[in-house]
Amino acid sequence: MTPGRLLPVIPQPAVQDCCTPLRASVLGASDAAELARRFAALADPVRLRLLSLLATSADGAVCACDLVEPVGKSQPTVSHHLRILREAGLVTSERRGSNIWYAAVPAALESLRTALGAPDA
Amino acid sequence: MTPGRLLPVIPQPAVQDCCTPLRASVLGASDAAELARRFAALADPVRLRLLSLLATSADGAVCACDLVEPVGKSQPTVSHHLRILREAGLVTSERRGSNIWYAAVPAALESLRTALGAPDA
DNA sequence: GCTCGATATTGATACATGTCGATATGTGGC
DNA sequence: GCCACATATCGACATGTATCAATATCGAGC
Repeated sequence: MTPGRLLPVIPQPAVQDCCTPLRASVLGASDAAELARRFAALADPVRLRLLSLLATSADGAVCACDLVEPVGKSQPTVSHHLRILREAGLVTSERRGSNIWYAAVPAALESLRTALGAPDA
Repeated sequence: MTPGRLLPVIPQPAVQDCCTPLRASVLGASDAAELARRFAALADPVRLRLLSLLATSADGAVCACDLVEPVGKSQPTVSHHLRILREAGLVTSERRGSNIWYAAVPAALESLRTALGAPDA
C-alpha cells in the first residue's frame, strides 16, 4: 500500500496529435490505423477504469500497488493493461523508490477528443 | 453506383449519453463496460474510414454501394463493419428503393467526446 | 551479496474479431 | 412469377486479446 503522499508531478511526454478530425476530411489508411490503435487502448473496461482512477486522483498520480485492488484483477493483468495504456501514450509512469507511479496524460485524451470533434472545432 | 443525389435527411435516433466523463469520477464497472463497447466500435481502421466517409459526405448520407470500393474490402466485410457501427449507435441506416443509405450520428460522437472530456466541461 | 517486496514478463488457455467465399434475403422491373 | 441487383448472413479460418499462475527482474535495506 501507499505510504504518505509524495511529490505529485510526473513529467508529461510530448503528445503528437494524430489524424485530422473524422468529420473534417476522409481519413487516410495510415491515419485510420493509428487512430484505431489509440481507440483500441480505450476499448476495454479494465483499462477505462484504470485511466479513470488515474485521471481523477487528487495527486495526479497513483502507485501501481494501489491500482490492483480497485479493478479486481490479478497483478499481472493490471500490469498488462497499464503497459497497453502506456504504449498508446495515454498514461505515463515514473519510478519512485521501489514503487512505480502512473499518471494520465490529459493531452492524449484531448487529442482523441479532437479526432472525434466537429470539423470546424 | 449511385444515381443522382436524393433527399439528404435520415432521421437521427435518440442517443442516450452514457457514463460520466473519465476525469469527473471513477468509472463504475457497468459504465466502463458500456463505454468500452462504444470505443471498441472505433478501434478498427476500416470502421473509422467508413465513419469518416459518412461524416464528411456533403449529403449527410451515403449509399452502401458507394462504401465498398473506397475502403478496399469485400462487400460482406463492409456490411459486417457497418453493422457494428450501427449497433454501437454511431451510424444510422435507411432503405431507399433497393439501396440502403447510411449516415453518421453526430450526437453519438459528441457523447464519446464528453466521456473523454475535462471534468468541468 | 542476500533477501524481500514490487512490478514486469512468460506460457498457456479461452474467447473474440477480421476477413473472405458462398449463400440467403429482399427489392424493383419485366 | 422470374431475373437481376443490392445487402445481409453463414461457415470457416487466421489472428488478436484478456486472463491467470508461475517466474523473472528490479530496488531497497540489511
